[in-house]
Amino acid sequence: MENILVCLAWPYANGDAHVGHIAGAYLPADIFARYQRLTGNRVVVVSGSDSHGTPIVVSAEKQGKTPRALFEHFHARFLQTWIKLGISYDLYTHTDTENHHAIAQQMFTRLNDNGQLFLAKQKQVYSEKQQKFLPDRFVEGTCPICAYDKARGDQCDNCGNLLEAVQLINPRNRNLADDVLSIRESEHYMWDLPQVGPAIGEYLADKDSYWRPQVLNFARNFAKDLNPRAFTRDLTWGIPIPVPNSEGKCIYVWWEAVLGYLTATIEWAKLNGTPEAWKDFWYAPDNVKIYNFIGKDNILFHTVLWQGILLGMKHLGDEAAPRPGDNPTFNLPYDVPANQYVNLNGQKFSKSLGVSVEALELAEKYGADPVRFYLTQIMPEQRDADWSFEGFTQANNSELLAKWGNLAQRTLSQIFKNFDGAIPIPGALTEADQALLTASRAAFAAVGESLNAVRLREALTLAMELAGKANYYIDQQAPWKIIKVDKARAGTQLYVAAQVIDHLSVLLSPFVPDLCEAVRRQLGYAKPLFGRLFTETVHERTRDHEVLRYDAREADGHWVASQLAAGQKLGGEPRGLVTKIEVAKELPKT
RNA sequence: UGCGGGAUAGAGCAGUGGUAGCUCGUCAGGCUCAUAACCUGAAGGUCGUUGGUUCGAAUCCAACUCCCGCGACCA
Repeated sequence: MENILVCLAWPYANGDAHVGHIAGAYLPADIFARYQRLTGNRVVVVSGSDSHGTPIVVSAEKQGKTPRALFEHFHARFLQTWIKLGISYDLYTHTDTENHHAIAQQMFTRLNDNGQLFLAKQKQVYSEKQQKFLPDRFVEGTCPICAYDKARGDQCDNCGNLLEAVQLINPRNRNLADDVLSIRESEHYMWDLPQVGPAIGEYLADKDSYWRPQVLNFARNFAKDLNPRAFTRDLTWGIPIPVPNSEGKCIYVWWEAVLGYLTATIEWAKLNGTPEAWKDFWYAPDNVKIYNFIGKDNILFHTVLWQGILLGMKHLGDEAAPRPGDNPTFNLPYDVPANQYVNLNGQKFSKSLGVSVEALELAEKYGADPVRFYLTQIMPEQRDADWSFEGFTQANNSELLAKWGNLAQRTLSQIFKNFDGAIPIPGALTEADQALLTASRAAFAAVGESLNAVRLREALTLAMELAGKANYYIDQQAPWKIIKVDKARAGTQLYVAAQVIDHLSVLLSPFVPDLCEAVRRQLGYAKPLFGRLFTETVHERTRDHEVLRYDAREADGHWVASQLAAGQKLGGEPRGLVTKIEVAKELPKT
């Protein structure tokens, strides 16, 4: 048994999740996690909402809300989305918990104590009207290189040169026309990233055999030339640094957001009543694999910088330190299977341009499985993919329904009508029977291998191939004909088909869990393959927060070719499980 | 401009030296248990362009074209 920690990107609680997010990170992680659970590994899936940072403050101001009210709104929407789509988190929390704040402050202290941080004065553009330092992006002015008058504080779109906001001539506030800007000095903690550079290089050195090349190349390239990076920010909405007389200085949002993987595992352990259990993932020397599922925009942070933080901290102190026998330092991610993007009509998803397909809305309208199925088919594992409602309809009607749904329906309804609603008792098996059963058993190894290597599209294709073989078998055997002359033989044929359906209900379950659970109920199974998601309010000293958790007590799924019991009663009259989509058209814009 | 990824039948993809494959769609046929679902067959590609290496290249090398992303305080 292995301990598998599945870490998902922390969505920024500033808007709803769209299908690009789902296909990019959440769905692949869930498919992978469900598979690992079925194999009997101990799996923990953690993530949460990223709740700090300037964009949330700006949005909140616009809507006349507090930042907390704003992110809590989107956090609640995320929880609904995950439940609706069946993204099975063991813990989905957020970054504004006391637990996260305390550990983030520990991170600061650890890095500082380990000599990773140093103080430096930085010149920054200050807004006199808003009484705060402006993010570089919010500053606009004349480019000192090409004289373009709408250069941004980080880059000039005209000449492409990278800039610093303080270099701009006649700087102005993009969001406040009559603002008065000045240049002020601010003292910040810098992270001396080059210190951990060699260790990061070593970490990346042995990943060739299983990391995706685009991820590895990108990371190595970046790791070659590391510079110190600011560790603190002047923020009003963030985690204050634990240093006296440093009001307004917060930990730069990115650093504490990635730390969420660790803090959420710790919170998970606490909620489970096993407060040390997180160390089995982060410190244990053997049988551990940490996976980070992200989109390609996050590669840098999850392949280089997050590792740098873990290396720089070494471990947490006091009761959070490694146990005897543990590694003296944090375990680093085993794999970072980053996906490319899903686009819509070739365009990047963009809320402001109205280019978006909201995941929650879609799942509410069509159910989770059609969405999961199609998104797996187009999953951008190698390159950008394109979402289309036409493709979605086709995938649902021509493959999910026609191949898998119909296979179960045609087989089980024949059994129900002609064999008293119970799995027939098979007679001697023919060569054709054996051949199909052999292929069916072999699929567990083949599909499992692809899933284990996070080649999910390939895994789905392999599983669906078996459904095709089963349909072919039924066509060739024609039990509806045979039954008129030899009922026992027809019973054997239907038994073989039902046996393959039983196998498929496991093979396909990581991808389309609801449908597979329903097929298994029709086959007469009482226990579900997977556990159940539920929300819970966690009480801390000063504030509560809503989390999503996973209850695995009822789960009885196993990644093995089980033997279907002859005589097992079906769960009632079979009825179609996949709904045909007549007209899938664009959802109304919200 | 720099770095990374990509360009293979109408669509989506697989294929890292040896006669171009898969799924969907299209067309034709078969079957009728099944949600007009299932099965079979066919049509459809000079593998982005140009040049090179090789007996032989989608596959290796070079140059070029186009698309996507990243380029640090933006999460």
